[in-house]
Formats: sequence, C-alpha cells, structure tokens
Amino acid sequence: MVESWRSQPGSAGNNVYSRLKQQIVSLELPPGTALSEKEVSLAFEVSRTPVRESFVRLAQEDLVVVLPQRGTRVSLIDPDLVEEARFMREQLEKAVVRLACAEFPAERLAELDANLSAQKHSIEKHDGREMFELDEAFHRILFEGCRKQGTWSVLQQMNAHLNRSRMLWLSTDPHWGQLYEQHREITEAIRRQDADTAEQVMQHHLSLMISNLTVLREKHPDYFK
Amino acid sequence: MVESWRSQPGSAGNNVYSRLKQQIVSLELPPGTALSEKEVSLAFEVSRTPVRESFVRLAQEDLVVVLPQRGTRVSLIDPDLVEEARFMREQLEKAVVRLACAEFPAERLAELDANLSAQKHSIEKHDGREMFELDEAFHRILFEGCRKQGTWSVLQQMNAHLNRSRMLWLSTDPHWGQLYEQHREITEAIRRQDADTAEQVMQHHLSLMISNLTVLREKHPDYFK
DNA sequence: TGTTCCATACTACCATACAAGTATGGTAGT
DNA sequence: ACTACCATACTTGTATGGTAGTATGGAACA
Repeated sequence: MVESWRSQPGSAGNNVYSRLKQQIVSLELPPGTALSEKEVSLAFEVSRTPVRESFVRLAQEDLVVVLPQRGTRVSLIDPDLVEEARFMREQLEKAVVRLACAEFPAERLAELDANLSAQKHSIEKHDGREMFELDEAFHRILFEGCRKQGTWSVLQQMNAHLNRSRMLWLSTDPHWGQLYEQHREITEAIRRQDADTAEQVMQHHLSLMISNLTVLREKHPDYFK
Repeated sequence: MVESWRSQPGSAGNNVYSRLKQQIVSLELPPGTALSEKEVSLAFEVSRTPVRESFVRLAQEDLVVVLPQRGTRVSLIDPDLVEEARFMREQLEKAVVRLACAEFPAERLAELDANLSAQKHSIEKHDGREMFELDEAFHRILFEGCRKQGTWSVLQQMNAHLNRSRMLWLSTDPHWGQLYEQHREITEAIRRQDADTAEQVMQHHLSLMISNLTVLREKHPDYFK
C-alpha cells in the first residue's frame, strides 16, 4: 500500500474508522447522511473491506445505523441517549472528583493548571473548537489522575452523542467564561481537598452541558430522532 | 446459505459475534486462548469475513487482543478493569436505585417480584448459573424501570470483565443467600420509596461483587494480566 | 389519470484470493 | 557445538467477485 493520502501509523481500517468518527462527531457528516461502503471506499482510496470494518465499529457505538441490504446512514441524535450521557457523566464525575480531592498526583494537578491557562487563551481568541477540546482534556485528566482511564474511555462511547449536540450548541452560546470559571473552582477545590465543594460545582457544571436541547431541536429538526 | 448449524434470525456475523462473546464471558474460552480467523471460520462453518468482523467488535470491547500479523487471543482479565467496572456499577446503580425510589413503574416492580421468587427457586436448586443470570436480570430491570437502558448497555461493556471474574468466583463461594436477601431489601425499599436505605443496601451489595480478587488470582494466575 | 408490474440499479453480506508480516525449524557454514 | 541464514507455514490485512434483498422509475394496462 502506498499510503498516498496519509502516513498514519495504524492500519487502513483504523484510519478510516477514526477519520469517519471524527467527521461524524464534528457534524462534518451530519446526522442522517447516507453512507455506502463503495462510496466511502472510493473517497478514502481503500477497498470496501476496511470501510466495512469501520461501519461495524461505528454501528456498535450507535454512530451509524446499518439497514441490511438497504444502506448505512449516520445515526440521528437521540435525545434520550444525550440525557443518559449527561446522567452518566454526572454520576461518574461527581464520584471521580471526590476521589481526586482525597488523592491526586501533583503532576496531574500541574496538567490541570496548564490546561486552565490554555483555556483562558482560547477564550480570548474566541476559538470555540479549541476550547471544546481543552474542556474534554480537562475532564479526561481528572479521570486519569484517579486511575479511571477505562471508565473514561467507556464513557466516551455515550459521550459521542452528547458531544454532537454540544457541537450544535457551539454555534450559539457556549458561555465558555462560566465553564472556565467552574473548571478553575474545581481545580482549586481539589488542591485544598474540599470534596463537598468540588462535587457541588461539578454537578452544576455538568448540568450546563445539555441546557436547552429543545432549542437545538427546533433549529435542526432533521438532525434528531 | 444453508444455515446448517443454526437458524438464528440475525446475520452470520452477528451469530458468530454473540456465540464467541458468550463463550468468552462464560470462560468456555479461557483468557489467553489463541484464536485465529481461519480456525474459527472452520469451526463455525462460515468464511473469514464474518469472523473477522466479530474479532473487530470483540477487540473494541477488550475481550480479545489482536496482534497484527501474529494472532488473536482471548484477553487476560485485567484487575484494574474489574475494579473500574465495580466502581462504575457502584456509582451508577446507587444513582439509579435512588431514581427508582422516586418513581418506578408498577409493572417493573412486579417483574422484580417475579425475579425474586425465581432467584429463590434457583438457590434451592443450587443452580449457580441460573442464579447468575437472574442476578443480571434483576439489575437490568432496575435500569430499564428508570429509563436508563442505554446506560445499562454501555455499562455491560465494562461489566463483561467483571463477569469473567465472577464466573471464576462461581465455583467457590457465591453466598447467593446473602445476595438474594439484599435484592429483596432493595425491592422493598423501592416499594416504600426509601431512597437512603436503598442506596445503602445497594452499595453494600455491590461491594460484595468483587471481594477477594487476589484469591482468584492465586488460583488461576494464568488468567490474569 | 391512476395502478400494477417489472427491469434496473443500487445496497449490505459473504466467500475467496492475494499480500505482507512473523514465528519456527532445519540446514549449511564456521 | 554453535551461529547465521533461509524455506516454510503460519498469522492478520486488503482487494474483489458474486449473491440476495431492496428501492425506484418507467412502461403496460385498467
């Protein structure tokens, strides 16, 4: 294989999978978009086999739906799944931030500080996309610092649905300032091992992640189930 | 296709996947077992393609590890993942049982009662395998009654690792009696909407699920990472 | 005008051939 | 006896042809 389009280290199948997933979560491929093994294989210049593997993996995460002998399409955003994702994050992150207040590696705390200042810069640059990624990274660092990487990675499966709706939200009013402030408060609570405050702020923080789903739904009715 | 070995409704790929997964979680295929696309395709009388799809899906759940150009084997039980699975269940089930105390459909409550009496019969018959399945069903009903099916199904991915170690535990000392009693207490707490008791019992209940992992590890050192 | 039927062009699904990397055992050379 | 090398038999990764089910548009007919 010539690797013309990309010199990614992984196999072609893995590359197709991660590229497709990225495009789906970023809404570059909007919900409802019809895909097909042949079409994608031509676009990515690989055979149908790795494309098919990607579809299988994406279907397992409910990011695409495969209708046998009919076609494959990017799944519509399921508001129930979005709410469940928020629910899972609320429960798990409250517990994790409590753990973090009991014990958290100094180097991870430093990562949080670095992340916070990066967030500040992103907000000043009004770079929503970058802020989005820093927000994700912030929470991932929390899980990793509590040695809950596996939990985080399973959570990501649900989170993909939440993130698609957050992506829509990105174009309206993300109040990044408020979210940044909460990130800062959480970090400080961890530093002084104040579990009750940390949990309380985290709960409020996560309650803001979904906010007005109905508004988004009215704006993009064809994106939702 | 002749469907000689099975008249399952789903596609060949789905059948291979579910059969393999069942065999892995039940330890019929012990951790570390070498698989190969060819070998499995011969055993299941299908081509390599659906087998390969199954491997991809199982690899995504960390139930098999694929070493490119070298082979595929059933993953070893990762104690960290087992503990994380228990952690996830603890956090999520505590929250769910609280929701159940606030609101729970009468028909689901009836399912819990039916499940409880079935558990009683299984214990009298000393049928550990059936009790295991009823235990799973009990908790699933809780999630479904709170409309958290998606949460349950994502949780299952982590739970597969926990279940493999519970499967080992099955041959030693499951104290099903105590677990049954706790199931009963949880059901009663839901019936009288006593959230604090329900959460407390649930927490204790789930803490028993892992118990002495070190003992299992000494007994089957080759099954663990 | 409206309805039924059918050819056609899709789709995912499966089987199979080939490519490329890896482990292994035997053999030749030292 | 020991080492380096290589043929061989594995493995997974990729490409491709064929099969069966489904949607669709147009023609024949009422």
